[in-house]
Amino acid sequence: MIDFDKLDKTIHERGRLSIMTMLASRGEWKFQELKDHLKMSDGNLITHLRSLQKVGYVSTEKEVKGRKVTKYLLTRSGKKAFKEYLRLLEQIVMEGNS
Amino acid sequence: MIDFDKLDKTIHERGRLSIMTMLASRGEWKFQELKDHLKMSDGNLITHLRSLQKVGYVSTEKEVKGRKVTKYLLTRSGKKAFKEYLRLLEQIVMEGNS
DNA sequence: AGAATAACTTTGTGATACAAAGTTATTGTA
DNA sequence: TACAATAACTTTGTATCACAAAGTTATTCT
Repeated sequence: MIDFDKLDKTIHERGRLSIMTMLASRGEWKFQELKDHLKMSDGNLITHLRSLQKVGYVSTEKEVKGRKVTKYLLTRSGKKAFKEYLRLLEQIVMEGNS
Repeated sequence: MIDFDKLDKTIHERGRLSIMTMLASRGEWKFQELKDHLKMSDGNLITHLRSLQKVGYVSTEKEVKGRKVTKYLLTRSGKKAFKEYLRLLEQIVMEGNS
């Protein structure tokens, strides 16, 4: 049986899952890009980003030249955690399709 | 891009996801079996089962002969919803592995 | 009759998702 | 140089929800 306790709770929440999926599929995303794609309020978005930063899955890069812009990206540990999370999803899909 | 709004919230919660996965992989489960496998308190378990019943994903069968026993199973609509949910999981896995 | 068990219900608490409005710093524009 | 606008926040409030723990009811075994 699948060990659902291992299903990372921080990643599993819908909003954060969508963020993690975006960050995993492409290196960097600006705050505004994330906001546009995910249609979240900026308060909500940044709260989720903060949660992900707090557990060390996400880091930021400030763009110095030009407009004030913050870019978000996965850390090494974020990539690892997400990979592990996906492994569990695959198990669920397999189990569910059996 | 994946439409995360379509990710069924009732199913997505960890506890209920584990229930749905069990019910999908085998026809019927007794309350006690679910409880043993999932290691939930019975109060918690039944609350989740109630949520799933409320949206029409799960139904029950009472066993008349022998000890008082309730069995839980997916409804047609529950199977359909779960299938759709799995389709989204697959998309996420694919997107995440790209 | 009394203990045990299944399947609940009820209650309380703590966490959290989310929206909305306010804040700060920086940058284009009149 | 003032001021409007924008990015990226912070703060606050609310409503939902997961979960545990304890209590309830009905049935069955001894």
